[in-house]
Amino acid sequence: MDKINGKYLTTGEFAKLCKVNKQTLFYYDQIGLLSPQWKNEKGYRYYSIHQIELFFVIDLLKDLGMSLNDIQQYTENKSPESFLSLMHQKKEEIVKKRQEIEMKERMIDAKIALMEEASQLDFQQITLQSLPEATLYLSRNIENITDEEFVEVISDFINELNISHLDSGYPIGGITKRENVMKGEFSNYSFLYIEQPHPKVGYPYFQAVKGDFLIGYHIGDEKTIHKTYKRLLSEMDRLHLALGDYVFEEYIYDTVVMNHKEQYVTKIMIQVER
Amino acid sequence: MDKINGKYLTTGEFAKLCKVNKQTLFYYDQIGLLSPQWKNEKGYRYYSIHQIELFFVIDLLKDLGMSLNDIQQYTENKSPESFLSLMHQKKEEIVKKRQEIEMKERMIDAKIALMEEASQLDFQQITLQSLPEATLYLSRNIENITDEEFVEVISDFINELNISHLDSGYPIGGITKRENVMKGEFSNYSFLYIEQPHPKVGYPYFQAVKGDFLIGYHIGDEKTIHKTYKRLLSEMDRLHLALGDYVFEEYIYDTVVMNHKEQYVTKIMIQVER
DNA sequence: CGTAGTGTATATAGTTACTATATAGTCAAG
DNA sequence: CTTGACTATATAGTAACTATATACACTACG
Repeated sequence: MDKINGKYLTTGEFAKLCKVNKQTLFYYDQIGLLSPQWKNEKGYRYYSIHQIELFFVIDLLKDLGMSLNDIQQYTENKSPESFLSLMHQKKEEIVKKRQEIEMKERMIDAKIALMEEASQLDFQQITLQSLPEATLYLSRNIENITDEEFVEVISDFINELNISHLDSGYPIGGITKRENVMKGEFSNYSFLYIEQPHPKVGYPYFQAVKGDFLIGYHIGDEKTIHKTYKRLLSEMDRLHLALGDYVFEEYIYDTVVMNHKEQYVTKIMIQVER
Repeated sequence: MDKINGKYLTTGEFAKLCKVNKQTLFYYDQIGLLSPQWKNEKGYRYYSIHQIELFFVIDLLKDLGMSLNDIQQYTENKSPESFLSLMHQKKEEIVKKRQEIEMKERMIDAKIALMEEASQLDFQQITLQSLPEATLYLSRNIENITDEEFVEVISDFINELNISHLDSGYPIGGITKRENVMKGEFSNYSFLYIEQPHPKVGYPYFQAVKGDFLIGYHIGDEKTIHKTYKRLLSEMDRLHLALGDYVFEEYIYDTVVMNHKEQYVTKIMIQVER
């Protein structure tokens, strides 16, 4: 007790204990958030060792995104009841925060997986592959819509992904129907999609991408993608394959990793039947 | 394709899609972090819909605590390789961050449990209770040390808790040995301790607090705690109980929830033998 | 065709929570 | 009695916005 109450800490000592800059404590004193137990006649600050507990709580609340002003509102009028209700509120917030961080972690995992996969690829090669089933989350139908409507759809889609926490970090792709591909309308997508490697229950998904696919890569601006489609379709003919129901198109390298459009890479997956 | 590349977004539209203030995009353009695909002769900004992906990555990196300046370093010289190594680095960081948040969540849980428990207590009552085993993390021995040494010990102890992530949110208490209690040196603690409700393996713990305890509460400044000890010891006599090996002392209400020292509450747990 | 209303732009100042710097007073040790 | 390490205040600077003021542009309606 003597020990606990007998010794007061100077600003420097207390700052070291709190692991903050001395100036920060001056500042907290100035705004009245955390003032030393007493000041001597020369203005020297002396903190009680117990005040570390209050500092820790302030630091916790700050970490949880509370402004110093709001924290002060609390400290000015503290009580066990108000502290409890504050903690209850912060518990809710931290659960949300944890979930957000978990999602971001999964996003990073996805980006890593995608980039490592991409680094193994030969973009010149056209290959015939059998793809396993995948769960896709789809936008509403976007066939034959105007530019303005398209922007609205993609906005809505992105909003949905945000609200429902469905942004898996995988690229947003486009699905084109057989009939539109036949007509040469390669980019008249019917749906936007995003793959869900860990599908959350309770949302309508599209179970897809199972079967044989002719896979090729378009390098450069999307404006010239028809050339790559031509190349793929003639390869399809050469292999005596018939066009399946859907074509899936997604960016491999885009504005995130490349500086120029000529370097962008789009993956084209044409569903085929032998 | 026509749809994707045909329509450009104004600053307002793009800001809405990104869920940020328009000014933020001006600012990003100004610092060269994210500039629109093109500007017209009047200076109007036009963003491509693809740029949202880059914005999302910027936002992710920002969320992970990267400064705009550092993010710019990356965007100025991007490549699939540098993006991959950036993601690897951020993965490590986010794991740490998640663990920190999980710890803070447990701290909040502890504070809630403590406060709810405290609200049920009658601080006037002295009770005899049988306490279950608990795991405590101890400081080094602090018997008969000076004020200066005490400050050093508590600093070291707090540092240890920080480094080893052992701050459970439970209060730091003091253990007094029987012999010192007998001498009336009620606050000549032998150890500081903090309870570990979910003990992490690999640290030396003290398995304690099992058996019968006479529990009472001291209201007010610690300077007058001897009065409460006297009261407890005489109650011990009245019940024909013998003093056990240790006394545990911890704050229930302190500077975190109370404004004045007179309102502080200390819990005193005297180990007894029938 | 004019004007109201909404949009765009730039420039500048303000915000939060520090952090750095300059200047001066205090204290304890040799 | 001076040196070095501390304390204090005051002021300016920082990052990443945010708000405000002012001016120009575009579109839609009467």
